[in-house]
Amino acid sequence: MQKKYSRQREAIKQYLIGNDTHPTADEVYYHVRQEYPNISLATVYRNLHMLSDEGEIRRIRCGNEPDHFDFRTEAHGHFLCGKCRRVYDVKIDCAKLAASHGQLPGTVSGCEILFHGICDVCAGRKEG
Amino acid sequence: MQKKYSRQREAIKQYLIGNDTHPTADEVYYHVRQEYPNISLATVYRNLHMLSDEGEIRRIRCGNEPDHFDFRTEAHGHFLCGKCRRVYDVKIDCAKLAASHGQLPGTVSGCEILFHGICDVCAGRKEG
DNA sequence: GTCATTGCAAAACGTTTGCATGAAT
DNA sequence: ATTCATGCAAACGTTTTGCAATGAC
Repeated sequence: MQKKYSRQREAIKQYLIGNDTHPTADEVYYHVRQEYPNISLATVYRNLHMLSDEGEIRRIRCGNEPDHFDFRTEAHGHFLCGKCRRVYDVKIDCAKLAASHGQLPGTVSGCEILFHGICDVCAGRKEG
Repeated sequence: MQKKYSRQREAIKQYLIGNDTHPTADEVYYHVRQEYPNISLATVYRNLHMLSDEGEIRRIRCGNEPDHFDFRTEAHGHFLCGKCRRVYDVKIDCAKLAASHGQLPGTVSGCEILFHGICDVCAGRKEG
């Protein structure tokens, strides 16, 4: 299955690259809609899926709430604020973490680290 | 809202304690059904929710696939096999991990670590 | 002209909820 | 008698899919 250019996919990618807010598919949808009013949510999902399969972006799974997407593909973890639901990057090398734990039940290919808590902005310790 | 005894909840709890397979709600449902054929999936969900809110069990969120449940409540991470979908325990102290990372975007209240990979059983390195 | 990609609507999926019935205290 | 828990069915929110139409090559 050969890949073809699509302006919708390009817009989705550019929107992600221009934002380090880790948007959900819905947020991507509403933003890209400003440029392509007819774009459908299915197209957004299909392209986000495609891009993350290719390794161009990362999908952040946050439990049962909607997935978030991240244009940073290098290994790192995330912090999900329980109040504002914002997602922050946390610099942790997952491969190193796995390596430091000798006894694992198999071969590790990836690792997701999700911290939960209240972010400094919501706690009033920092400007939003 | 005062809590009352329920034989269904007790059966669910006992099933979990007797199994370290980290079953999904569906698996709990099918097993408890052998004893209580009329139990409904909603009751299973309600009780799993209730038990994990009380801290008697732990809910393991595995991305967009069904949640798994763990009777071990102490802090630890998990390994999800991409082939058999089994979940294994991984001894990692999340609080310590958080503490070792000075610069976090907020106050951490919890942490989920999910390794992905292929387990030794599926890779033929160990008996199932 | 071929075949990937789109938009739409409908389905799928895991999970939650409303409500009348039943069980525990 | 009170009120929490249950079973059922229907709803929910997110994500995926089927399909005819459109667009890239």
